[in-house]
Amino acid sequence: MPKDQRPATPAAVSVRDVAALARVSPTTVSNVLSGNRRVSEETQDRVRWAIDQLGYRPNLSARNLRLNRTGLIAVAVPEIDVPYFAELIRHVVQGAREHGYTVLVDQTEGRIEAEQFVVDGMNRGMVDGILLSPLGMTRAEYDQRRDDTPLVLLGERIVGKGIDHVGIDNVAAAEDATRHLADRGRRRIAAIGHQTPRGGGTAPQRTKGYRKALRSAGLPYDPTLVVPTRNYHRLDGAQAMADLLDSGALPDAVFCYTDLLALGALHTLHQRGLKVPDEVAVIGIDDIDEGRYSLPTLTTISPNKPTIAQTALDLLLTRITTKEQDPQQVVIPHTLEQREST
Amino acid sequence: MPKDQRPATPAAVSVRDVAALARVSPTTVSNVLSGNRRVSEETQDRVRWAIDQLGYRPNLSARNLRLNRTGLIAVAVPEIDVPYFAELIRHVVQGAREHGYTVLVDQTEGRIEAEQFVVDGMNRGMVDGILLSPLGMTRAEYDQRRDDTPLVLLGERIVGKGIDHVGIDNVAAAEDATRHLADRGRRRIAAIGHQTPRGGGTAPQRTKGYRKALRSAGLPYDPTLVVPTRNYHRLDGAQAMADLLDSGALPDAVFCYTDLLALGALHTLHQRGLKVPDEVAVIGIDDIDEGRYSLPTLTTISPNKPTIAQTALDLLLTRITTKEQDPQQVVIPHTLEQREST
DNA sequence: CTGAAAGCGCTTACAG
DNA sequence: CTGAAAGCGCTTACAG
Repeated sequence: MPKDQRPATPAAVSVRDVAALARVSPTTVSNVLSGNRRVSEETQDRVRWAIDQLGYRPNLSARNLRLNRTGLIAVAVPEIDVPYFAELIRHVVQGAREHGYTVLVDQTEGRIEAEQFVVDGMNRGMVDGILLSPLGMTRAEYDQRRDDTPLVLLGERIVGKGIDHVGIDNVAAAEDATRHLADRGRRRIAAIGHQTPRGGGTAPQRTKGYRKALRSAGLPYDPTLVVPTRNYHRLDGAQAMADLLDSGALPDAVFCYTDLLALGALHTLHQRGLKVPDEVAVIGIDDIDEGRYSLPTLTTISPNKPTIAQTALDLLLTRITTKEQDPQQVVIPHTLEQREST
Repeated sequence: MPKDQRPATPAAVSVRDVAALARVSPTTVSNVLSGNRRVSEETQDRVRWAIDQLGYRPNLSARNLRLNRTGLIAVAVPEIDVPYFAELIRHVVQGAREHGYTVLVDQTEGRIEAEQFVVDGMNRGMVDGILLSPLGMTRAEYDQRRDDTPLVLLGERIVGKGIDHVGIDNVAAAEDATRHLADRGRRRIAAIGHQTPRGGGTAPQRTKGYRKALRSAGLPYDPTLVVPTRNYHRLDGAQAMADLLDSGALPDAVFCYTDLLALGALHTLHQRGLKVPDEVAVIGIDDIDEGRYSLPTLTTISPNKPTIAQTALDLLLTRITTKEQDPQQVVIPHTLEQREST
């Protein structure tokens, strides 16, 4: 039989075992690994050899207990499979790795208890920091936080200061989108995606920007052109568009609060035989990859997800290292990506 | 000043503090929390009261060190923002929560070292189990695994037995897709997405199923109709379709190895003014939500992601509880979802 | 029904 | 340049 014998037990190898084999103290093994203090070349070699021999790998739980950290950060979003969040998480995971952190994902699905749990630090000591894209949390609930795990909010700005936050200017984004439609001569511009969730949320801000742009363009505000949606899936956009058309309020343009809603709206417009953009122009927000391949391709407000992810991560890591500091609200510039739908 | 005074230090409250306040031993506090042994009602009340007073929450690192577990499972996929994976992860996260586990995500991006790292248990003691959707790992590399963290493979079957695996029958799936096209009278059926990665992978299996179906249908195998792609993004599908048309090999149907490729192909077909499905029929695999809203909607092979996620999770949790057991290869049935593109 | 003590595997003052 | 010892916060035999 070739190959060396298989280890009797996969056994947990500890610093002690390595130390014994290398004929040094656990202290030294630890120092070789951490580089925290000088160790002679010769000793280092022996230690490394022993580590190799035994296939030693440090036990993270023990290290974490001792160091009072975990190397983990949590990112909590309403739904992982909503492309905007999936793309954002991708950037977060990449960035975290560069800083030696691993990412744990949580899905709140709009459940307040789930957001509460996240805000209260998940389980104590489970993560070093938290990135949360909130949906329903109110300011009061943040203030009741019984946990001091660093927390940075994404996307949605909670009313008032005092909480770290990274996102785009939602009022301006909606205004830019709506103005884009008005500039192209559209007069009856509908808005799909209004909501008034308990926490405040981005939807009212987008509605605000929409109305602001109408005003600037000298267009009347027609409430029948504003369609609220329960969620922000393709289905919601498709239904909202259908409802709008059924109501007889024929728009010549639609500003959708997210790309997913816009993609759903495109689907309905096609079914109803309406030409986009000739008869109805459509614009969304998020700049998800899907909009580059839809028929027609989708004009959108691009939030620069890589920058949002990186900025949020940097802010969070700063908080982890240096607690206590003035909370920051960072606004990331957005751009308009024109494509075929307008 | 109303409200009670803020705690001088957010201080780490430990079992010891709770025990002291409740006038019991740490042992008892621990037992109240775990329910591992009977504690008198009265004592329980005192302990719970103390916990509440102090806002105590157990330190996970310490518990993990003691219990030799973490309550974490890792799920590693090539790309988080590929809809198929995002949807799968969603189900995994949901299922894991039901079992009291939290999910840590990793993105391998097809890097062998990243897959190696995952297979070697990430960092020791960091996770209790691993779900990996591999890309390039070879069988030999699995055999060299220096770690015994339970591991279940998703999607891609590694050559040979000996490793837990959950996925669909890729040969049959490709065969069904191709037959569906042949059954509708298509004679020149192209295939987009062939690859021959080092680990083996699903692509060759899908090509095999494609050829098998051609044979059954009495159609000739034309290598010029098989277009390999570097990745499985929309862009790759769009380019492959363009290359195919440019080559002059006009197909009347296209079997794409994933929905994303198919969506890219649809984009190109539209640009070139070819009618789908009249002139060219298109089918994919994955059943991502996007295909229900594309123009036209996309016929696809649906892998039943909820079942895949749940089965993989169940298998993994079984391994975590009961190590040592015969490795299982579970094949999840797929279905064909017919939509407008065929 | 309850407690005192040991120990999980690390790292870091303290000491030389 | 190196080591002996303490301790992070838990849980679980062992004992009563």
